[in-house]
Amino acid sequence: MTAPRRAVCQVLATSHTEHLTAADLGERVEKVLGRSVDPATIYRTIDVLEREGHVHHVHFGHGPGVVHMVDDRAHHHLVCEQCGHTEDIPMDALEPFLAGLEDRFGFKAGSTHFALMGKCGSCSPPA
Amino acid sequence: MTAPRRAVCQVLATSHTEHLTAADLGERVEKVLGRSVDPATIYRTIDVLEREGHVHHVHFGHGPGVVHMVDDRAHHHLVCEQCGHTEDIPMDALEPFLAGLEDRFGFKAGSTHFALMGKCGSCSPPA
DNA sequence: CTCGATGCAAAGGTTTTGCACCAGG
DNA sequence: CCTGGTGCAAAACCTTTGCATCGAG
Repeated sequence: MTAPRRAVCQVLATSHTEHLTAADLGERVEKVLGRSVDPATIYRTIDVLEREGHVHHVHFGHGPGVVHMVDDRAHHHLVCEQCGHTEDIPMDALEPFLAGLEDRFGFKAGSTHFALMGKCGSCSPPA
Repeated sequence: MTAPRRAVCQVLATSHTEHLTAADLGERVEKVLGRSVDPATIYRTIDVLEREGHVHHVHFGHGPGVVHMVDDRAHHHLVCEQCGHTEDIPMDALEPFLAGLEDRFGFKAGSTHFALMGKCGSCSPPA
């Protein structure tokens, strides 16, 4: 309802598929708002949005956490260890696999995105 | 070659399937060695072992990183968000899935373990 | 006016780094 | 002896929290 929050929401809304760190968010919010916003405010806003189910907050690899909007289509991620490119896996590529896991292990995958590290097509050796 | 390193290796060797944080490692090393070892040494040792491909160092969720030995049999992980239980997925449950990813996206999964967050059988609602 | 969001600052936890010292080979 | 591992301490990094203030409704 206040300006900083609106700015955070706006930034998130205009970056559907991107995965932003808190720092990225701060940077963009500053651009949108014309003034800097305290990290604490960023984190608090993320926290609220996450609690209300509007964004996801995950950790890829060792770096800082990343955030992005929850859209209608659930998806997970392929993260290239080499170039850093993140590709979305559409849910239909996952469903048979996840169904198998539930069958065999009784394990229900959460809505939380997961990241599979590896090498993307452009980086994996052609051999 | 020095005592602290040997101790770290020994602890790791006797905890095949476990996933230890650096703090856990430190604790166990202290037990084995009879004296405390500086965290810096733990991290430096992990770093060396990781670089040489003997251990994996991953982050599950938001907490501290965990470490474990690389054994012959690659496997990935199902982490229960509720009880914290970590279950290994044998590779054969993954292969068809990973092969599909490579087919469709040219993506080669790395040896790095991945963790799928969700609910294990005991925690997921029976409904 | 009242409640909650903000900024600032400080703390928390994990991991890294600098540096002098010590020990292994 | 000489290289490199070690401990200690401090810093870096991301994130959280306390507190007083400011702004929205």
